[in-house]
Amino acid sequence: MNTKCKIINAADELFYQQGFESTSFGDIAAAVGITRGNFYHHFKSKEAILEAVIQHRLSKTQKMLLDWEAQGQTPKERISCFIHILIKNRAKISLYGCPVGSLTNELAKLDNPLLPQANNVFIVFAQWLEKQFKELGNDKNAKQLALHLLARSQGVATVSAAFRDEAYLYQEVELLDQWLSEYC
Amino acid sequence: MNTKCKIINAADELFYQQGFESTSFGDIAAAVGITRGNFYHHFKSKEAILEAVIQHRLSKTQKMLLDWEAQGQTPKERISCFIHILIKNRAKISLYGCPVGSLTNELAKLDNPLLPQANNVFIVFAQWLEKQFKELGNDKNAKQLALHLLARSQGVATVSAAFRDEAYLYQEVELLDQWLSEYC
DNA sequence: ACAACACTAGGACGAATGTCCTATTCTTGA
DNA sequence: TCAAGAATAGGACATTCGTCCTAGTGTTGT
Repeated sequence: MNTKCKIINAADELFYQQGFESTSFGDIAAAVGITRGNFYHHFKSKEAILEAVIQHRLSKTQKMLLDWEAQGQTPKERISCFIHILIKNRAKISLYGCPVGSLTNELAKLDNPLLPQANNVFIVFAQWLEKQFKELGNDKNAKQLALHLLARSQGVATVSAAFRDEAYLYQEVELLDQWLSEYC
Repeated sequence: MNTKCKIINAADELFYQQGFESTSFGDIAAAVGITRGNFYHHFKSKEAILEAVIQHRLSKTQKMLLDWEAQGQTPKERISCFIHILIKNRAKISLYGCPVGSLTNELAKLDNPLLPQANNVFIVFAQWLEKQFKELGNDKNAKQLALHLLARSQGVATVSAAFRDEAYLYQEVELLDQWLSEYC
């Protein structure tokens, strides 16, 4: 794997677990195994890394959504895939929350100009969900349903991370499953 | 007002708007109008300020909940008070998210030992809500309903802060109102 | 074989930060 | 009135951070 690619992967993970601001070049360099000074050959600023990480997350997300579309036969099954990432990633979510939500929250507070780019990950999810809800026959309020589901999962991630409670996460996923059933 | 009190108030606001880590002693000192070096007469460390801020938020919350209990005649009206803080604080929430949720999120990532204390604000809300739901006759799943509502409001705060979108916030509050009506 | 270029190590830099110290001023109680 | 203690100003400190620079080492295409 490319060094640049290694850096992006390490930064991705560290930004998630420690937050953007509290992750230093030293942290990333140590994780990759290079010296801090050597960093500027690959990225000219910390914001440049953040931008690359966001881009990386964006493409990972898009790939995942395509997988779900290939996997789930019905729109309901596909939406269920979305809900159940909470379960799949429960260990990390109950420690660090949602990678997307916690990053946008931090960038919003820092008034970082890359906030809109970070939001694109949300938007990609939302548009994909909207499409699924439309296929379920909810033409009119598909977008609303999509954003609603997005918020619901954000709330679950936040609360389960605060209490470090995976059981609570399961409980809320069940409620989301019930909610989804109402639209089938 | 006491200087110590001024510091707590300024720190409270700055921690909310900028986050705990990115708020420096200098920021707080400038907001209060004292010099940075003078800080250690009032607080011996940054964590000490954080602890005081959390304590301050806790007592503010408890006071607010008592007010709601005096204000709202029925449990439903009281729970409605909780839902509608989202509206009341919409301007700040759509910029900085929820003060409680964003702090716990940050502390969770920093693995800060004060995370449990910060969670107490959540717990106070949850127990109060649980009490209201019990009065509504939901003895069995009152706690679940409380945590569910907590998570829902967290999700709304996160998403509306990401998109800086107050209209979305209104939309979700309406859904919450509908949800509440089902339990009356 | 050699020039051009990518990559790396190592460290210098200024700025900012949390922490701590001392000297001075203000307040208060006996 | 005056001593004791609270409050403040101002700065020293070690450390860390993002940034930048230089010199060396690999790699590659011709």
